[in-house]
Formats: sequence, C-alpha cells, structure tokens
Amino acid sequence: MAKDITPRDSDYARWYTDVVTRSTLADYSPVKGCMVIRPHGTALWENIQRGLDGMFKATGHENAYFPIFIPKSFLAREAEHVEGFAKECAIVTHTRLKAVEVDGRRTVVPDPESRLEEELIVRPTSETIIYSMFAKWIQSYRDLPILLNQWANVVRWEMRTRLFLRTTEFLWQEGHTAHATHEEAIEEARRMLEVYRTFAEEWLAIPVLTGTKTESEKFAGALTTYCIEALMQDGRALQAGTSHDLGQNFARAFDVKYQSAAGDWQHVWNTSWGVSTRLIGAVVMCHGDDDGLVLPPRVAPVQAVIVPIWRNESQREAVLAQGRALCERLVARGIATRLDERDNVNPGFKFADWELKGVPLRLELGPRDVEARQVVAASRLDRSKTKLGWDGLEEAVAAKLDEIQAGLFERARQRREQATRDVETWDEFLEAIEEGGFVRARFVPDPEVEAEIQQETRATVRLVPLDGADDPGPCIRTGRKASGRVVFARAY
RNA sequence: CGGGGCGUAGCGCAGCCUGGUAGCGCACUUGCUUCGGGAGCAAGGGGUCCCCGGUUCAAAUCCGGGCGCCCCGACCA
Repeated sequence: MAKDITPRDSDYARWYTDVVTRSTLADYSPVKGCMVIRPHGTALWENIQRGLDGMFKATGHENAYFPIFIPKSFLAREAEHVEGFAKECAIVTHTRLKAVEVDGRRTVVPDPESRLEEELIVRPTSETIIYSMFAKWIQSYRDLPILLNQWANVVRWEMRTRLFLRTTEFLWQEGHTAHATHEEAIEEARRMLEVYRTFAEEWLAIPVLTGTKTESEKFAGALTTYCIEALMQDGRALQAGTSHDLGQNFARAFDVKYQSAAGDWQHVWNTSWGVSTRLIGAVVMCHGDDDGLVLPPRVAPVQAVIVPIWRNESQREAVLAQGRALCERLVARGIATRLDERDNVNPGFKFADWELKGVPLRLELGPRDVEARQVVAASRLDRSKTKLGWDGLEEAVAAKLDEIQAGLFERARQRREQATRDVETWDEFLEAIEEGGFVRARFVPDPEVEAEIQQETRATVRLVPLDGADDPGPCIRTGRKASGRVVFARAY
C-alpha cells in the first residue's frame, strides 16, 4: 500500500528511516550526524514538551536556562563524569574566523589570534555548570530544596547516529535538584521516574518497565540511575528516560554546601533527570506501521483530519462549506482538526498522505455524508470505519480519540508481553536473546560478566526491576546466588 | 575506527563495463477531464553528471587523488 516505505519485516532500520523522513518529521542536515526537525516533528516535540512541562510544574519545579558553553576545567572536577563524557565532547577553541585564499579559493580559517585561553566545552549535559551555580545560591537549609528544569540542546559526539535515536545534537530537558538529605533526593529521583513512566504510558501510549541501571550502565557520576525502558517492534529495547540519584558527588566537586538548622555545614544531595527527542523515535518505532507513522492522539499535532470528497463544482462548494463548519466546531472543542482543501490531489492520495503522517482519525465527508448529515470516521489504529452523525460530533470524535489512545497502549502492551520471556539456563538465555524482546533472568550484576555477555550476545542488562528482588536462584551465567531477576535485551 | 554501499534534475534511479546529442519515473507548470483508497490525457520547464587533476580530437563514462553521505559492527540518551 504505502509507496516508498520499506516494509518493517524486510528491513526494520530502513523502515524507520523511511518513515521519519517521508512523514516529514525530520530530514538529514548538511552536518554529519545532525538532523533538521521539520515542522511536523517540531509540533510533536512541542506537544511532548507541553505535557511534560505541566507535570514538572505540578511537582514543584521551575524552568531556568543555563549556557551552552562550559569551562573545560568544570568537566574535569567529577572523576567518573569526565570518564563518561570526555570522549564525546565538542570543544570551542577560537572565537573568530579569518578569510583567506587557499589555492586561489576563498575560504575561512580560525583566526589564530582569537585562540581561547580556556577552551569551552559544548555541553553534553549540564551538571557541572548548574551545580557551580548552586554553590553560589545555596547557603542555608532554608534555600533547599532547589527544583529546576531546563529545556535545552546538548551535543554528544557519537560515532554512529540515527535520526532521533542518537544524533550529535539533540533536544531534551534536564532536571536538576538539590536537597538537604539523601532520603529526599532519592524520593525526588523516584518521583521523576514515575512522572516519566506516567508520561510514556498515558501520553505516548508506550508501556515501559522501570528499574535501576547496573553499575556499568549507569550515568557517569551517579550513585543510582533509575530508568524507563520500552520495547520496540523489532524486539530491541530503548532507554526512554533516566533519573539519577547523584548523591553528593557533584556537591563535593563543586563545593555545594548548606548550613543546617543545627549550624553545621553539609554537602547537598543532587538529582538529575532527562528525556530527549529520542522519545519521538520511540513513538515511531513503538506504534508505526508499514503505512507510516501512527501518533498517539494525546500528542498528535493533528488529531483529526477532514477529507472532503466531491464530484463536481456544486458538490465541492457544499462539501467544503460543511467541512469548514465541522472543523470549526471540533477546533472549538479543543480537538486539533484540519480540513484538507487541496484540489490538486484526489481523496485517495489524501488518505494515504495523512496516514503516513500518523493522524489518528480521518473524517471522510462526501456528498452522501452531507445528505445523511454524517462523516465516515476511519481509525489510524486499525483502519476501522464508523459513521458519526453531525449532532454531537465533538463528543463522538473525542471518544474515538480516547479509544485510539487506549487501543495503541493496549496493542503495545500485548506486543511487549508476548516478547517477554523468563529463562532459567544459559542456553535458554542465548535462544531467547536471539529471538529478541525482554529476557528476564536471574543474574548477579558484575561489570566484567556483563561485558562478557555483551561481547558474546550483544545483549545488556536493561534494568534491575525495582521490586524484583524476591526470586532467588542461581545466576544464569556464574551460578552465584542471585536475589532475583534482571531484564536483558539487545538495545538501541 | 573497521566492513559494505552510494554521489547524475527537487526526490528515486538508469546510463559508466565497450568514451561521441544526458535519460526514465515521481514531483513541478499550463489546460481539459477526474475525485468514496496514492487519477488520465496533452503540452511544457528544470542539469557545474560530488570536487580537483590526468589521458584523449572528445570524459558522467577511463586513470589518480580528495570530499561527502547512508547502512552494518565497537561507544552511547
């Protein structure tokens, strides 16, 4: 059916790229590893932002903005943090260009005279610069907690990139908080993990597992990294969000201290948490099909599209007049609705076009429907068609959208259930990993053993379930006594 | 950084082996007929054939060098 989209089962990676580019979410940029987020993709990101931002505000956070440039020396202060990010930083060394001629061609080179004394790092994440500011702002326990978030771009010079999933520059939000006690910080990190879980499931209709990362997978500089992990249709896992208990690591590195009620000085306890435009990749891979994008109604830039159908000029007038009236009513009700008035393409083309772009609900309006005072509603979830009368159309459409939202989540949840297996032995493990999906196995986390397993199977521990410790037995790899199961998968 | 592929019209490609008028489909423009699942006919417009150099009467095509991008692995949200 869909033209120019590679079917999922013939080449999933190619399908993904086809869908992202053809649906006009994003395009490749002239700079390797970077992408242009086109209006459709930006509108989707804005809806994601709006949803999350509301949830951050509701949990007491405020937005702020910190600079993109970080003094090089800052990054060196927290040992593990340097280790984790040093390999992927972009560095600003000069502040000017100079026009020169090379082989008779006009070009520009960095002006050697503008070399920076202290080079600047383009932020790969903002812990260092934010906590350096916290040190200035915090004196007393009365200044705590500080609960901040910023919406920003960051740069990580990755070797291999993929639209939305891993690009050199990406958009995200990063929350940064400071607390008086460790208990409070842990509570915060877990609260935000729960915000992410809720957002992923209720807004993006993506079921996620929650848990903690093992030592080898956790954020560089954190005590504990909590994460939400989703499963894509090809059986690979995708880390969709992380929340870190940073302990006092950064507080010590940047000397962030407060005076307690008792009068003594203590380092604060920090958390940080983030989700990125990768969520868009998750939506594409979780819900998309061979016809293109399938967007959850709650974040879809266009929730319903009215496709008018006519045979002649007088029908065209009548259908369009009704289409405009219905569109206005739906918009007034808060449903993002578009009327496709294009007259250079026929209805069949429009159907396919809006399906490609993932619009959850299509409302067909032709002469027969005008006659019967109805529209034919076609669901992007399963192509099912329903006739909806003009009276009370707003409620009927809203109900349909809710139904699609719920249906998407349920379908994704079932896919995940079917792709989740418990295994007891190493052989079963190998077989299950080869099949794809989440593999739950008893395991004693150990960086060396994990590296071995990854080497041999390309699978990693995706998470240690928060409540999964009560299932003792032998570790699948070493036979050591494991307290419970962890979740393995091959991941993006 | 290793392995593979590709740079020719806005997009997707053929032509290259065997050098000689730069082509096809889609898109675009105009007109008419169409329109309930990606319309038809007719007429048009559009090119530093990635870059630099070499061979040749003649290079998209042959030779040398460069650059870029995509895909697959190792690193990562």
